[in-house]
Amino acid sequence: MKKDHIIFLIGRIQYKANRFLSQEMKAHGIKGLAPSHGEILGYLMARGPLPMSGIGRIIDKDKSTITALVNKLIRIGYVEKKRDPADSRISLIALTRKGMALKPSFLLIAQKLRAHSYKGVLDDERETLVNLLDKINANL
Amino acid sequence: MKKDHIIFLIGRIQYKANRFLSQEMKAHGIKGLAPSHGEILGYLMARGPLPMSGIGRIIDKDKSTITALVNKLIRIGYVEKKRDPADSRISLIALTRKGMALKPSFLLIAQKLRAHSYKGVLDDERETLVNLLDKINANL
DNA sequence: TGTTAATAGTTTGATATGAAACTCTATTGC
DNA sequence: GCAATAGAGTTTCATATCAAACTATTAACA
Repeated sequence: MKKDHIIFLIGRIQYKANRFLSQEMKAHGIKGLAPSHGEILGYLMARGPLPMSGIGRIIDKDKSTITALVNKLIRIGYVEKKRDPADSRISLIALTRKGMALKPSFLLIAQKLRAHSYKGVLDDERETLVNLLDKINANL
Repeated sequence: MKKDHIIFLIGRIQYKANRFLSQEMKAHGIKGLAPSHGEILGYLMARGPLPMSGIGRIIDKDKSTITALVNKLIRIGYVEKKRDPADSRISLIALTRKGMALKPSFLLIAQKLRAHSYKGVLDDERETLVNLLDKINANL
């Protein structure tokens, strides 16, 4: 029976991780943001400007959701939208100066989440875990 | 870097599992239900009547969310609410006949999800996976 | 080259979700 | 016994999310 509970466990972990991230962002003075917003900002920090479709592909949410999320980030001032000169259907989303300023906090928060969740988990166990999750992710 | 992506992977897997469950429920003629509703029904099938607070504890959602979810299940007719005679603060939620009739479909769907997601994963790997996820879940 | 199909985003409407304030009941401490 | 506190649910409000229909632009192809 026990090994049937992976999906259940995964749901719980995600829920708790989200709660953790929300709390930490708030503690760093980043308020009013959901984890999805953080995820978008994180990817922009790592990869530079991205089109809406690219963001959607990465965070795996409906494109209308991306529109809403990015609009909020624009409203707050963390992000700006530019027309792609080569293809005017495309909007490129880029961090503003205010958005870039969040990077140090984000790195700290990500590190803290990792430290918490992996407490007592060995390096090769993490490796195993990622490989198994990768396989399941590919199966679905 | 790769082993830092567990939370990311978990999010994707949960998203896909939810999509899978929604599709399967629809295919079985169970329409208009979100995975959370299915989760509640599944627990009622397994454990019998539960108080709202118990449901909340199991599926780890806010009590106001539980109220909304259960109300919908009542409206559709899968579930009914009874006062606990011993403690009138408590509402006991129980499956109706119509709700119980869903059980065979639910078992099939759960089995299909497991078969899909675990394709190519050995039994002892599943064991390992659950143990590691358990640890992370406890850490958070 | 002009029509059709594909792609990028947005809008609209519905729903799940959470937070905070509130009601009602039970329990606890004096 | 009675006041204060805790517990179970609900209501209200705000927001993330998805699906479907829509607009606008580019690509395909005949």
